Order: sequence, then structure tokens, then C-alpha cells
Amino acid sequence: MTTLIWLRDDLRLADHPALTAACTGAHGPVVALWIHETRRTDEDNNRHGPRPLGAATRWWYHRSLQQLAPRLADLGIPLIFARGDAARIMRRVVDTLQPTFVHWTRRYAPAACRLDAAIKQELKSRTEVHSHPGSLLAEPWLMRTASGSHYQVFTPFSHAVADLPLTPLLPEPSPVDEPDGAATDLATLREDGVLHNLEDIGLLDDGPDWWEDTLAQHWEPGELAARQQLDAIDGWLPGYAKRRDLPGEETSTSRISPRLRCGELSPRQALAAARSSTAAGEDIAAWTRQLYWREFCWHLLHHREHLEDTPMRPAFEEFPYHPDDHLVRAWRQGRTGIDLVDGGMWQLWQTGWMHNRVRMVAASLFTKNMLQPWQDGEQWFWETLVDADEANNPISWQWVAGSGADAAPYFRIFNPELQRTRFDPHSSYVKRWIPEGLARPVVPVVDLAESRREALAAYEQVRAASAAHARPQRG
DNA sequence: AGCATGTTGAA
DNA sequence: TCAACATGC
Repeated sequence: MTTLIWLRDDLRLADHPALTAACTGAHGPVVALWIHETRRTDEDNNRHGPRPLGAATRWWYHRSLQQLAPRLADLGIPLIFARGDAARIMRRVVDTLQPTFVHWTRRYAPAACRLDAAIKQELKSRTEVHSHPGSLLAEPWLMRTASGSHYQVFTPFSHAVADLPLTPLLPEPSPVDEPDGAATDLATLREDGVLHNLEDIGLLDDGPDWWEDTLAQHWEPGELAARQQLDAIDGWLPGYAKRRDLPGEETSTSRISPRLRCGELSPRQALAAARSSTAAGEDIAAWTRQLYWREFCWHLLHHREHLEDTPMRPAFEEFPYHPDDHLVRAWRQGRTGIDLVDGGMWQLWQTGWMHNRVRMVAASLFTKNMLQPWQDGEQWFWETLVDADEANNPISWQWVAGSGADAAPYFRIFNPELQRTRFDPHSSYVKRWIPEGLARPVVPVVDLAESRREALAAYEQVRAASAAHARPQRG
């Protein structure tokens, strides 16, 4: 009577519906599995499975899984690891363990949903598969406007989510009965080469070799550290509404994004903590709004295929980007000669994270002043951010690029110098992150005024394309 | 979740 | 001369 729980982006014990169900329904051993997944593309060019993790996120998962394994062991649950195609691995693991139940937390990206549905279908004859909520505040298919469609606009969506009841958080489950009950089967799977040690599933491959040390200086992955951070909310949430745009202030934001990315915290836990904090109403509102943005992005991603690399506004296919390796390299290396952007790119490279205000400015420079395709910048962030999120990252890039569905009626181009004087008035952020003595161009690699005019001219082609689309020629 | 430009009115 | 404000993109 074995129970299998397949962990994915839910690396925690508390408020974990799938884990709770696995433990409470178990009459026998419970085994937890985490797979370093590869993604498959079928003959119709459909992707199956989640987007392959970027290097910084892989580092985080490696550390977080290291922290999680002994905590699961305390519950009597071994955590086992595999690498490769999830469908094949699940087939092998289920064939050997022959679990009565398989539990997992739902994923919401269309490609991941396709894979999970296929696996569920395939396993149906051999075991009972249960998928659970846990990674979102609300299931995307339950959030409907009065007209029955899914929400396209953030504000009404956020109001609808805010009005939902927040049911009590789940505690960490109690230990299970037979901690060693599956040992023989697990040994077989190891001998067959299906299971590996955490160190051997490639999470630390392909990252810069010094990254391991530098990232560890700035972050402590794992559910316990995440909960400490959230428990300290009365220390950092007061003043958030006013200070959240100041990247030079160390505690101006919560830095909780990587915790939500890998599920060390559930969004429900974050929301509950905010609502019960002693902070002022405007601070609670400003921060929960950020949680709702995450939620909104996931709902959009669920309902729309190809958001990851295709513009939401089709007319943006006409935007005349001019790929230029020299500019891309300067941007990635934090050598554009523009202080706020270079500071941000160095913060990113050194810590795997960038303040959101600076992300917007860096992305604006990249897509507009530099005329580089947003997909290329998005891919760099995907590789280097420890919080790289399948929904948030591409949708935010699309928002900055102007290709998002609910973009402003004008073509927004940030002025990075103005943004620096406004949000980093004493240059404390810039000085903190740009290495001393770094060779940087004295004259910025793009002229801000000139490139602004060129970007506006480029946008005219999008306007022309959308006008042509709105008034199609009659034949 | 913006910028540039122009106008106004007080110093 | 330079803020604060208003407007169009």
C-alpha cells in the first residue's frame, strides 16, 4: 500500500494539500520523488512539460532540495531523485513501487498541463492519481468574469481574487507509519539507473563555477529560512508602500519571490501573513498587490499558449528589432555606461536577483533603446534569476516591451538617467553593485535621446500593422 | 508601472 | 528662473 508524491514546484511541508493528502490517506510507506525534467516537443511542435530550469534557479532548487530531504525523512518519507523525461520516469517508478495512490500539486503552464494530463491518463489503469491545488490562490478555470471569459485586465482580477475566502492554512503533516517500507523497491530503481543522488541529476551543471559561492552569500534556500523571512513580516512590511521603489534600500522589498518560485512558501501563506501583520493598510495593500500580479500572470499563462516567446499583441511581430551581439554583450555584462542599468545587471550577476524597478528599466533599455528582441533579454533573466518564473518573467518582459495585451495607449520608454535620480538619488544602489574599477564606457553604448526617437519610429510599424489588422482590405 | 514639452505663476 | 501642473504620445 505504497503512496507516491511527485514534488515539483512545491518544496515545503506546510500548507501543502498534496503532501497532506499523501500522508493522511497512507496505509503504508510514502515516497517523495523529484525529477530534473527535460522538455519534449512533439511532431505538431507542441511542447510537453515545464520550461527547463535556468542556471540560477537550478542552483536554488539544488539547495532547497538539500534542505527538504532531511525534513521529509523526519516524517518517514524518503526523497528520491531522477533526471530526464518525466513520463518515462513516472512509468518506471510506478511499475516498480506499484503505489495505490499518486499525488501531486497541479502546474498551470499549458505545456506542463499537457504532460501531467498525459501521465495521469497513462497511469490511470495502474494507480489512483490525485492532483491538488497549492501553487496559486485560485484555480485559473474558476476565475471567470461576468461574461464567462477569463480575466484580461489586472484590476478587476485582483478585486475578484481579494474577495475569495482564504481557508485555514494546512499544518505540516504528521509522520507516516512505515518509513522503510519501500526500501527494496527503491534499491531496485537505483540499480536500474532510474534513480540517482541529488548531486547526480545535473542541477549544478553549466552554471558559472564561482556562482555556487556568491549566490550562497546572498541566499539561504529552504522552507525553514523562508518561513523565518515570512514570520519577520512586521519588520519589513511597514513602510513598504513608500519604499518599495527604492532599490538602494536593502529592506525595501520582501525578496520572497524565489520562495514562491519553488514553493518553499505557498501564496496562501504569504497572503495570510500580510493580512495578519501589524503593518499599515496601505503597506499590506501594496504588497498583496504584488502577490495578485503573480497570480494574474499565472492565470494568463494558463489560458494562453505560447506567451513565453510570442507577443500577446500580434502586431508586435512587425516591430523592427535589430539584433546586435555587441549591445547584448554590453547589457549582459553591465557595461552599457548607463549607471542604473549596469548596477542592476551586476546585482543580477552577483546575487541572482534584481530589484523590480531596475528590472523594468534594464528591460526597457534592452527592448527599446537598444532595439533587441524581448525574448533574448527574457532568456537571460530566465538563466540568471533565482526567481525566474514561467509566468512572471515573460509576461513582465512583454509588459515592458509593449507587446502585452493590456499595454498603455502610448509607447512607454523609461529614461534610465531620470529613473536613477528619482529612485536612487544618492546613487547608493549603483555604487553598491557596479564593481570598483570596472572598465565601462564613458559614453553610453546607446545615445538615450537618439535611440528614444528611433524606438518611437520603430513603434510606428506596430501601429501601422494593428491599424491594417483593425481595418482589413475588402477583397 | 512614463517622458517630453509647454504653460503658469510666484520669486 | 524654476517649481508645479497639464497634455499628447
